[in-house]
Amino acid sequence: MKSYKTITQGEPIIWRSDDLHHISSVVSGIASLSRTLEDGRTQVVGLLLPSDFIGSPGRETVDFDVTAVTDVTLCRFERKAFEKLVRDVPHISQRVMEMALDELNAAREWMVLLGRKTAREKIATFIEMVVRRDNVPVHAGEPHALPLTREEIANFLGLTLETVSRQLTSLKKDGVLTFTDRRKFTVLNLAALHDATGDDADGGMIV
Amino acid sequence: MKSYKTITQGEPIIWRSDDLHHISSVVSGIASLSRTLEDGRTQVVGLLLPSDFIGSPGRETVDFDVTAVTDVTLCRFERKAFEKLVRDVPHISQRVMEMALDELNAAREWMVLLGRKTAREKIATFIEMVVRRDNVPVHAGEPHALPLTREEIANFLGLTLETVSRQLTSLKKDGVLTFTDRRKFTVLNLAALHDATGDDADGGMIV
DNA sequence: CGGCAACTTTGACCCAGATCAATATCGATG
DNA sequence: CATCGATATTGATCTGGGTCAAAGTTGCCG
Repeated sequence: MKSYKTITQGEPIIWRSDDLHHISSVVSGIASLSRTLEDGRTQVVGLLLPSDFIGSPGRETVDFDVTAVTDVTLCRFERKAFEKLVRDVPHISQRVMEMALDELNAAREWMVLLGRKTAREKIATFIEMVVRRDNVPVHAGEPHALPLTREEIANFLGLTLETVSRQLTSLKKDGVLTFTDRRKFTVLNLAALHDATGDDADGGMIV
Repeated sequence: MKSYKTITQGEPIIWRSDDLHHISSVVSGIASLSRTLEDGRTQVVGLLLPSDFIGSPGRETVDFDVTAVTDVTLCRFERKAFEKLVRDVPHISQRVMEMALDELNAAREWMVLLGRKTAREKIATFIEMVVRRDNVPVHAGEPHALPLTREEIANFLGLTLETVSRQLTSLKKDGVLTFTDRRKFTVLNLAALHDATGDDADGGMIV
């Protein structure tokens, strides 16, 4: 009932509305959930990290495109079997419920970002999220990996890649962070980063 | 264990981070879930219609402000009791799971709107959603109620109230809809409305 | 190690939608 | 039914971020 599959970077995992014979969970790597309008405008609506699921019990399709951002390894379950498990083991639906509620909260936080934040606030919020998720023991100075291209970041933040590039340069110029490499950065001033997010002191944490 | 409460239009129901002693469901009226940044920018992240819940099992707070858009009647349950119900009756957590997954999908659709759609597309998508939800039997000509002010619509769509007003006037000028009253409209050309949403033919439905 | 393709940065210009500012309409109230 | 405050419309102007264009980087592969 369980099998593994690896998808290489940049390849589609599932297209919107594809029939789902399997429910998968991400074992390693990062995948994105996105929607593209007819004329090519794309919005990333979520990132799938290890332990996140693709597909949900009771749904025959995914309503978004799923793409491998890095190489991704999936652990796949047959959907029918998974659904039976959900029906039979009460603990499982409670767990899925918890996860869905967490993701719902995160999606709503992101709606605030997309609808009301400026480009600089968007970038700062994104960087803060990357830093928080990448919970390296507070070995300050340890650089963080930025697994997305500028274009992918833009599609996640509702910006263009040029604006992403300019805002990152601006944060660099303001001494908030440095890049070791185009995909590796260190935050130099965490307080300034947080100030730039537009969120208030403690609330507004996006898990 | 069950009690009722009515909140009048415009009044707050719960502030973000308030302790939740109750979980409520909307019996009648419409409430909004929103977040306001320090400088007053507000984003509505969801509307609560009859049968929707305020608060979730396993959470002691709501992460958004809940406000009565119209007069709202709530049916309140004690949270502890509700949580016990979720633990004991497996069917319940499955139901909550389903609802959370539906709302998650709707939230993600809205992220596409907020991040990538133009003002006209946003308005058209919003109107289409109001029409679809308000499933009056296809008595064409029956006007639909628009329960939100221009400002509330703006805060839902990530626009300003002036832009909302201008785009509605523009749709009116293009013969897509008419207003009987500032809060009542009729769609004259459903196909044109859909074309204006930017969504493709069938997919992209927001429930 | 040279050449190409993918990605990124930077610059110049433009425009959709924000902002600022009147004016108009509506509904409630004495 | 005149007044007033809340809500809407409309106009004029401004600007953040988009668009278009041209170099820089980087890394891969023959």
